[in-house]
Amino acid sequence: MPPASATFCQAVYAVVELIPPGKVLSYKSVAVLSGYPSYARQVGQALKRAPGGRHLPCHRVVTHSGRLVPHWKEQRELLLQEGVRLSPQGTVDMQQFAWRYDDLADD
DNA sequence: CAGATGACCGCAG
DNA sequence: TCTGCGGCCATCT
Repeated sequence: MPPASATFCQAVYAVVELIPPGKVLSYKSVAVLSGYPSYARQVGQALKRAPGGRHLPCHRVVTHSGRLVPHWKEQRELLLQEGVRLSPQGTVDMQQFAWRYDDLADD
């Protein structure tokens, strides 16, 4: 298991795994919630390097603009299965689908 | 050690 | 909306 600081990876994976269905998070948010505010880039790297045999809904992680991850095809389908409504252009409505603790009260 | 790369972010033009 | 530029930080060459 290569670098990427196992500690950091675990923090990221933990956050990503607890994202509720129908919700998404930006790399930045995941980085912050993981305890590494400026590690947005490393989050991307960590997810890319993430083991496939692991239960990791990385498709719920999008860019800050709500744009789906580049170089990735099935993410759109996966999100649709979760119940996330995408804009005609294939972008996520962050104002509604961005996960925040406020949603926990309603959920 | 130095330079390039990337599933990023934010601000201009 | 897209492009360019700087900043960010681990990984690769």
